[in-house]
Amino acid sequence: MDINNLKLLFPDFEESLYEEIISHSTIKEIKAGETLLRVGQPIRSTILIIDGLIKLYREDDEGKEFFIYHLNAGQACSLSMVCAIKHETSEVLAKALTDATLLSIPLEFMDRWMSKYKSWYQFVITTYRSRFEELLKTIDAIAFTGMDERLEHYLKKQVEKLGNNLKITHQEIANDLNSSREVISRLLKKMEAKKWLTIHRNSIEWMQPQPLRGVEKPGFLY
Amino acid sequence: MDINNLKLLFPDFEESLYEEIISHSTIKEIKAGETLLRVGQPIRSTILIIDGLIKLYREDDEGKEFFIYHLNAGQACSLSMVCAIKHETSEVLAKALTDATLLSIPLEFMDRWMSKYKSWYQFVITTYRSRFEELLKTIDAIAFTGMDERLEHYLKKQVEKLGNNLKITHQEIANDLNSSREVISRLLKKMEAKKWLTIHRNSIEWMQPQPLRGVEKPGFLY
DNA sequence: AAGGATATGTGACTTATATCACCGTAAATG
DNA sequence: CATTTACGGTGATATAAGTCACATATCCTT
Repeated sequence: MDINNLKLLFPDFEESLYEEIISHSTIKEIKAGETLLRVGQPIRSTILIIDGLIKLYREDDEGKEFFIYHLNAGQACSLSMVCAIKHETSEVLAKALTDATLLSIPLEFMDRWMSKYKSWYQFVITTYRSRFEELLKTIDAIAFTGMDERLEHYLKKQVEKLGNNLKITHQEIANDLNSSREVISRLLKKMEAKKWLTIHRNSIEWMQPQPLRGVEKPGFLY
Repeated sequence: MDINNLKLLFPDFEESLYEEIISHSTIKEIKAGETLLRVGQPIRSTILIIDGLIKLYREDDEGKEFFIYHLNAGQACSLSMVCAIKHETSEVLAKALTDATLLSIPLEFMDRWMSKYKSWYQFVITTYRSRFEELLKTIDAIAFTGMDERLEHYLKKQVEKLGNNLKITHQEIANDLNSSREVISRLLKKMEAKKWLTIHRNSIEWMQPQPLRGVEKPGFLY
């Protein structure tokens, strides 16, 4: 792991913290589609994302997956950063959407770095808060709005992270939103009629030129 | 504010932290029903709950309120504990369900105590994590289950905090769940038929003797 | 180019939830 | 005590979403 790359992704750390990260972390390469964390799996280390895009899901008893948010380069898994009781288990399911590079840091450094590096503690706090707010927005979407708005919200989040050309099937969207393919297909048709997007096989092209509102900008610290 | 009372409610702090809390905080008395924090209101201080029960809501554009969780004595508002950028505004609406006593601590102490007191930092982290998990459970309920299960989940949470005799109207429940009174009334009838509860005017008596599952025990640290 | 697999389109139907209209009853108020 | 107000019950209907069955379209493989 190159320290300059690290600095680009996490610009606000102290010099010595970069060095500690380099010397105590191990690099993990993950292939697109792989699962990197299962619900119930014990968390042994904190994960920083160096490259790629991770999708986080909540899972129900029957294994249905509900998309909650993305993690991209420069971000960290908030749940993995704070395990008060060691060997706590994961509440979420994490899958790599693209090939990804991760830094894995053993949990024992968390407590130490928290008190030693102000920048680390701020990073943890900011990460937590930022994820917390994403969860609140997700709750808004499902509590207050119908499938149409939820789909819109969902697509905007994908476009924000992946660009205007989404390589995704209707079935996958339906799974992420815990809906059914037919419903999604019909809603997409309506959006196509409104010229918001174009439907292709295996992909959707977002065309709405307006600035995207209500969706977090991809940031480094957050 | 009495230091022994504080120790009972927050048993894990360092001795000198109790003293700091006592000397830097102000006591607020809130009447049942009052709103103590509005969405968009700037957060100036961190709040510790000494007595009473607070309900937190998410609000939509039209002012509809969706219940997310309770805070009871010995807990703290996680969002108010971490405002990276000063003068951040509230994401939630908080109302006192009962008369309540709060400790209000100016935000500037947060950063200081975080590095100075290990117990404070652990408290903050644990609080955050605990609320985070409650949000995840809330998401489960609305994403994966129907109104019937959500109502059950809701009632169990209330019983957990308030005891078996809930002083609440069907309309209030409907508001909290973003549903409608008729729907709630009908579902309650069904639960009454199953002997889970008894419906009275202005109150519901929970009768299910089984241990409550899937609901957090009222804890001090959490 | 043919055949199979996968993705999408569409109508008919079911179900859960929301909404409307209206009523009876209990509690609160003057 | 009489009137008003809030709460809860109930049927009819509306609507959004999920389900089923099957058609069509596109891509991939050989």
